[in-house]
Amino acid sequence: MTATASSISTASTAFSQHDHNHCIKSAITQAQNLCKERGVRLTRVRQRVLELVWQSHQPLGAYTLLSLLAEEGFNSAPPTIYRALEFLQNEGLIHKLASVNAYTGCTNPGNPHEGHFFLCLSCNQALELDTSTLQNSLQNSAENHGFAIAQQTIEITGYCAQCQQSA
Amino acid sequence: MTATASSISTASTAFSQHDHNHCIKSAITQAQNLCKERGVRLTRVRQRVLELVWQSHQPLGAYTLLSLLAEEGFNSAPPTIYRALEFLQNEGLIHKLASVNAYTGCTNPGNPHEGHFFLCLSCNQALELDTSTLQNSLQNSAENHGFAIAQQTIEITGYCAQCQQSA
DNA sequence: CTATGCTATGTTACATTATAACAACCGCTA
DNA sequence: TAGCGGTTGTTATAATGTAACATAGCATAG
Repeated sequence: MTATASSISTASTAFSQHDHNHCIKSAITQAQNLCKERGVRLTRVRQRVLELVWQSHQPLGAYTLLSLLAEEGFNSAPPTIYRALEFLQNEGLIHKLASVNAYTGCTNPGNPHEGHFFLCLSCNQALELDTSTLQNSLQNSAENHGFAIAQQTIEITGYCAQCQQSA
Repeated sequence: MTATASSISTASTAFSQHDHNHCIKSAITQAQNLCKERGVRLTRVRQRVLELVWQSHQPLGAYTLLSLLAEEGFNSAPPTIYRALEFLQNEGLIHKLASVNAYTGCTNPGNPHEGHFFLCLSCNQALELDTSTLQNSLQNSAENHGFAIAQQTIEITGYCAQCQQSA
């Protein structure tokens, strides 16, 4: 639960010590509420995939998730996982990290937004940012070009503070 | 050759009318010079792939490039294209667009940098930006988190000015 | 000029990631 | 309880990317 005083709000956690069970529970509860509000069904597979994605802040690939599902007796053909992932993405509950072909839980699903991430090459954790500054300068740049933004893929790889110390 | 007065320098062209032959020639000449300076070999396949990538500002997939090569009598097994692409990426001559699994020519290869792109969902063209503002706010954000940036994937999809008018 | 070693390419096989297409099921409600 | 829409099962295949080893080309020291 440690919260930095930084202006960057939602996701100060991934790289620091925190009660991760809280992350999971909160994510599931939010998902259940959002789905109820929207009249869409958070079925057993879908919820389980969401939980699995949230097992850590390390993004997981589709086939990793699929084999985890399989271990639990779920159907293990690819469409199973891709359908669940598609649903969760559509509902804004997870983000896909295109640069690593992996999926991670969205830290602020109630508030539709694009994911901006720091990905640590050492511990493989993903930190979702919510940097309005970045957003603004992107928006400015887009306006200069008359470009209408639809979707953003911002994935910054590097090394988190912890891993830099360890090394 | 139309150049806007925008502060965003290198790539005002992709979405506007321009002499694209100039783009290609200039890209190849720069590539040849850089490779010579660095003592690396811009072989026939490699140069041809670079030319193909530069045929337009529309990023091309590996297998598309491969089949273009094949038409010209080059070897057509996957490693051929992936090796060429890897070489060109290492030399900073092209960028990979992870969100669409495609490759596009780098507009400023002499000056090592990360690619920041606007991708039009309608005409599929890619505009490479050089926005130092964006860079700064990313850098700030990284410093706040003690994060050491290694590589950046910034791909903004949406609609370019031209396509918005057409629609 | 030729032996040697490094880089590049050829070739086969395979791994990983993702989707198409159609059938079966399930839960709701008219 | 029939029918409908959404979800899941199932099979097959597409699209993207690598491993591993053999061969060829090029540069240069002897």
